Amino acid sequence: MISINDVAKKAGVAKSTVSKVLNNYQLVSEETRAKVEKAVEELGYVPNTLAVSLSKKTFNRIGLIVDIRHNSQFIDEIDMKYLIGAYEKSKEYQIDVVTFFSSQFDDMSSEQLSAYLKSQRINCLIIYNLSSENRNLHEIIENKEFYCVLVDSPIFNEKTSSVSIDHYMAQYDVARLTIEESNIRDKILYIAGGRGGYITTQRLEAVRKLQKEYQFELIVEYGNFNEYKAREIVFQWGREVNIIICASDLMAIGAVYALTDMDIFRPVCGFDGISLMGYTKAGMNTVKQDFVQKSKQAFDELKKLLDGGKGCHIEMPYELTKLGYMDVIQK
Amino acid sequence: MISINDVAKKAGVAKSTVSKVLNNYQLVSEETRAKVEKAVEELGYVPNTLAVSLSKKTFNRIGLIVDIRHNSQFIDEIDMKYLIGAYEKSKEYQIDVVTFFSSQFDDMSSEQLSAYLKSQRINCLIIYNLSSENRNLHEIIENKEFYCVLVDSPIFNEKTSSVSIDHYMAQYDVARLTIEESNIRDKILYIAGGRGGYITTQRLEAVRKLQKEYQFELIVEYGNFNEYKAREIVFQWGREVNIIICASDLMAIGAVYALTDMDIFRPVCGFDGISLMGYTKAGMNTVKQDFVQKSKQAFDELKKLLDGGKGCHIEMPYELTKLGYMDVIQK
DNA sequence: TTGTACGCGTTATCAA
DNA sequence: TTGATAACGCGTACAA
Repeated sequence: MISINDVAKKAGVAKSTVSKVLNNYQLVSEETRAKVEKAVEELGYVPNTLAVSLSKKTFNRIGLIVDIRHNSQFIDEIDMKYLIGAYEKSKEYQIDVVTFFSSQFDDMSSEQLSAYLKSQRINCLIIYNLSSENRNLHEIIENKEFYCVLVDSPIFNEKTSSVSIDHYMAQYDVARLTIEESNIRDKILYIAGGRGGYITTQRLEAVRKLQKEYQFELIVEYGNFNEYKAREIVFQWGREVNIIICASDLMAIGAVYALTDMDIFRPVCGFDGISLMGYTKAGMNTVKQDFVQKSKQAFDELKKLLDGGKGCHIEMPYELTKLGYMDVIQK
Repeated sequence: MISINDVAKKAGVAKSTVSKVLNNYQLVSEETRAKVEKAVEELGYVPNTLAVSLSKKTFNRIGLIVDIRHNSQFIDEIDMKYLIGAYEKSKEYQIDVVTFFSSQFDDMSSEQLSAYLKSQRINCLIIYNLSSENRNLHEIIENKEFYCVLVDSPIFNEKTSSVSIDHYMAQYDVARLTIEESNIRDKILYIAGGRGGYITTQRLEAVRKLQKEYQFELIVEYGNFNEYKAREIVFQWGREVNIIICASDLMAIGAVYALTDMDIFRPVCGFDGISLMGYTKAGMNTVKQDFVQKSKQAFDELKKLLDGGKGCHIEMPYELTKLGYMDVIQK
């Protein structure tokens, strides 16, 4: 294990000098800098990141908190893209990241969780899809002990930023498009997400606005982002309604497959733009967002907070689309 | 940030005593143990894992190396399951894990990579789907500087174990079943994985054995686990052959969709048992493996190595199945 | 411009 | 049975 001492010895300088060279201090002569760099090169020295975080006054380690408790395997795609975006940025900024699955924290109080994170020298969090059930994480955000960026949860304060698309407008746009494309629109079924979720509330508002504008009868059911539940809801209401609007692609797919089994057709629209859409040759309208980019943006916002910026809300773009098979397979 | 010093102060003992209590040393009186445990409880103290690894002579930190360069989004499901299995075990064993995407290492020599990992205090690796192109990782395995477990690559030595299903038998079984189910079998197309890959070689051998047994004409093309490539291969050969055997579900799905576009039918079989299979109402034969379990097993093997065991090969079970929609959606 | 000495939080050794 | 003290590898005032 090559340490800074080995480099110092080889270069014939003090280890503090090596440290200065490595951290780009100004007051170092070209000569010693060259000596040190040569020694680093020859020994293949890489600083021990653990010791660095331990020693530094201002350490930065980021915890990525991913929620995989959604009720389908296909949420994997989204979470994986979040991780990929964050890891790319972590490499760019040279900041350590640690991944957590939020279910790990289920049986912890906010104090326990806070202590646990601090024990790992984590001072920042990027939280994806924070659910309103996660009381401990909410308390941590409120206590402002960590720099946080929330992806898809509209909370921000001095030390917390949020990154998300405009869920209200996106839901409005895609639902409106689908309604406009249909001739019959007396009675519409909206399959919402999870009761009490931030996103769910915003999206529901949008549908209610449409209801006022178009004067249709609106049935709201909570599918809990679960494809199976959406399927059951459609079995219950499918025949009665003209259009089905879903708060996620997965539920939309559940709806379409249920309709097929019922041997009836109803226009359906989804939300997210996941690849799976391309395989269900349904040609539904959906809202496409770039999850990798959103995660990268979240990382950038975290960097801003670390550099002294104040928490804010960042809005990401979205796009209405229909995903076909050729759109989702990659060369 | 509550440290061992705070606990020591509160309990009225030396910090070394606290450390002894925490690490279950024998020579500690019940009285002081109780005092210390009380203080730990009250302060919500959690040891700083970084300092622990830094201080300990025998540190254990595990690097999970996931390969996401496969050519589809749907490989996400498999990788995510690998991660979930590993994280669960890491919690059980209380061993730190760090996730890497293998593309991070592309431009590193094995020396650089080794130094980098060591700089992070990583001494173990679980490598998923090691590709034969990753020369640097291969060298690291050969050098035996790290404890390694390979998932789905048949390499093992004193410090390296491998965990995988029997790819030869599995490919043989699923292909044979598909051939048996078909009346016409003069000419069969095998869409293999990546040229030079371990798995690819094993699976190809199995198909060649079948060729001898059933005396059919065999066309072998390399689809590189890429759905799009498989699609093109089917456009080229689909009409000429009676049956199409694919080395992955994804390529099988690409094949089936291509056949649909060509407006012809051919029996197709896949490999992996991914959820996506359920959405393509094709009802193909495939080999189903439990990725979460495989990853957990890999972690167990790593633990054995750490406890002084020798590297070995572990075979995991598999199952022939046809995945339908209701099989893959979760309540 | 360079080097000395101390601290970060922990474990391990050895003396008490 | 307990407590000082030296590591672990690094950053950083402060002194030289």
